[in-house]
Amino acid sequence: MQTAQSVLVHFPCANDCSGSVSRPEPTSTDVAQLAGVSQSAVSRAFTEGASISEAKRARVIEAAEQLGYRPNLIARSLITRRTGIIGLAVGDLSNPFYSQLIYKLSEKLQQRNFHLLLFTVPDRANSDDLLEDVINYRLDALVLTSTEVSSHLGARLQERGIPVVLINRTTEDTASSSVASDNEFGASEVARFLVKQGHRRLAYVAGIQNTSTNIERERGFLRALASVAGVTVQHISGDYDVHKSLSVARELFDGENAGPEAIFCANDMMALSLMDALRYNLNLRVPEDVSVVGYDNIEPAAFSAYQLTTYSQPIDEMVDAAVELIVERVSSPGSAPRQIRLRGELVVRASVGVRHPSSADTSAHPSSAASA
Amino acid sequence: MQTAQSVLVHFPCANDCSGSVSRPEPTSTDVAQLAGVSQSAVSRAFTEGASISEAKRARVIEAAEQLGYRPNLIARSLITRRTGIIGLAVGDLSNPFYSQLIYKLSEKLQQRNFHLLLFTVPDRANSDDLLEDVINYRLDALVLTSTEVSSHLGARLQERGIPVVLINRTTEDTASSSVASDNEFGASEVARFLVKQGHRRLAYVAGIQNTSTNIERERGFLRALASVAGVTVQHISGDYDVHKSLSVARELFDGENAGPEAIFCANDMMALSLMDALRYNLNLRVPEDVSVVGYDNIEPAAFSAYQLTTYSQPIDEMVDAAVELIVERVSSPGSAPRQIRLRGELVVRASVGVRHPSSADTSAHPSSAASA
DNA sequence: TTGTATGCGTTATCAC
DNA sequence: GTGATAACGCATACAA
Repeated sequence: MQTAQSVLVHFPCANDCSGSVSRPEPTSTDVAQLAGVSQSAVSRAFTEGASISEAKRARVIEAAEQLGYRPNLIARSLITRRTGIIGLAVGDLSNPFYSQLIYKLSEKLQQRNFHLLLFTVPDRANSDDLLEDVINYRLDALVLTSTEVSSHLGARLQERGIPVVLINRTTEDTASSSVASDNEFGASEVARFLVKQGHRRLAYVAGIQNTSTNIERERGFLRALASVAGVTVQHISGDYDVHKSLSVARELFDGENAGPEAIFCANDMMALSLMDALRYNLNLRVPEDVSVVGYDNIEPAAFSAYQLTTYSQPIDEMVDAAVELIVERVSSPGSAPRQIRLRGELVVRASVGVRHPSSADTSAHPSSAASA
Repeated sequence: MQTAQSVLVHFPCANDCSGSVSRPEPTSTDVAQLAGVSQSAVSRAFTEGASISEAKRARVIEAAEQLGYRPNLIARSLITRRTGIIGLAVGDLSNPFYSQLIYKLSEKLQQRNFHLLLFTVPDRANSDDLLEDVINYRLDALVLTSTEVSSHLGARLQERGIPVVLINRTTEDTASSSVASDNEFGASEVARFLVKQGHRRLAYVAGIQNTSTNIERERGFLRALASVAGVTVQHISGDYDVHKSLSVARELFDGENAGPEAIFCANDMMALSLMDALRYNLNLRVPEDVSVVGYDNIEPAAFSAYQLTTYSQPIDEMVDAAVELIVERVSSPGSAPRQIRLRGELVVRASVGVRHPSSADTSAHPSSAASA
């Protein structure tokens, strides 16, 4: 023990000898020499379930600790052809849904000895750089959460045998695994709930047009409403951009026609900022004057200032499923990709009010005085 | 071109041949063979500033594209002893300050061909696992943003020549580089501002006790107030935990003595949730009944529902500085660690009101009726 | 400039 | 169970 410490402390030139710091990285050969065994024995001592006697393993471990030896995973991966590193492409981290997702994903993967290599993909970025890096590092798999990654990237990686797992995103390409919530069903639940609460003039604030999340939520919402008599739906694009909420709010209540009684936003972030715009810029009350619903159930949705009604994504189950998909495809390269859908649930909070259709149409829409 | 495609498409067994998928990973030797050059020539063709003729390089590049060859960075790092991978230990990602920080850090590092390997460090976790992994992967450096990492970890890595960079965190250990805002100065600015606005009964909601951020902010706040006559400061611990805000609020306004006129929270997340508790549980108005100030200037602080006055962290400058520190220490191992302090600025919003000391003491504190 | 030979640190394949 | 030896894919010192 003491020996180990002194070995570690007494490395040459403790201060700033610029240029060449010759610190000794102990290798398995060094350990073998000290323990008086072969280098292969050292390797086996650090390999789970390898064929080695307990006595010898103990000797090796002790020598290793003395030298501060740790097996070099990089060198190991060169021959095992598995790095234990999984790429993660993320877009907007200002949405807590994604930051929570990657935190939990990383946590669960670490438990299974995998780690995430982060790739930030700016909106509209050329994803070719990402492709290159993923290949160059020989990553075990790539997880895509970004909405802005071209789908041909997935195809290219598939060709090279690198599994691709999509989270909160789907694609027609069946070569990629995916985990997503049942957006269409969730949105239809929102629609039914709003109708049941007596709302008739509805609005949908869309996310980025060509994303699977937006397409599915929009479809679920509109289809569920199509069969209900007397319901109108205003469609407006929000692009998952919280900074567009004010203009969205103004467009919804532009004074020409009566504003909506209830608004469904394609995600919570837009819903929260829309609530702010409605309340503090248009001087409308939520839910008395207008109801608001989101999707995701991010933490801020539960804040007292918002009390946002929303459809939750089962984030823990989604992460668990993703981990299974990853491990499955990495450990058995022949396994086929799978697409998984999980259902969340409607979380009813105070941002949705009740309408009485008989009297609501006139009293519901007060003077929508705009302000700065 | 067409040849390249057909090569890529025609790899054996396109479907699920379980078990052994024998896909051909082209190596530099393969490329060399096709291009009719030596393997080292291929290596040189992909090495910036290597000594090779343009003609030969062109031949190599073309052959490489035909085969879909990409240099294996893992194998390369075995020789260069640099992986281009930097460890990032993160704690609580539900705080947007950190999610924003790591996004920008990743972005900037990618521009310089570095990537971040994510390590989630659960609160109070044993950081030994982290230590092991960082060493095992031979990471170029480790960035610590988590508040919960023991400082002996830094020392251990330092011993092995792995640079450690702390962000939003400091330590006595001068072996680690660090970037942090001038917490003490910032907090003193908050104190001076509150006094100037006429507040006299103040309160400090502390973060986790032994963290450098909390220690410094607390010290700055209290020292600046120590010299001001007639000022009282109530101290209460919040542990950077948003779920404790309700009990914090109740303790501050427990009815025995007059509640504070202004509250400084050690970070924005606590300030926001405290505002909620004050408004919706204690039925107090902010800022009319009580003022609230935070620290960080996270995005939600600007939301209309909160309009939180706060002291900003210069996050872009902090990231830039961190990148410099990292690159500097990685590229020249002899360079000495540096500690950097950056100043933010007070961001005044509506969560702080003005008191008139002459009449404030009685009228300022209405019936603090508690509720559910 | 170019090719040959060697080594990076490890696991895998053999014989024993 | 154990030890030699050959890969893994690449960069580099050296000779040409």
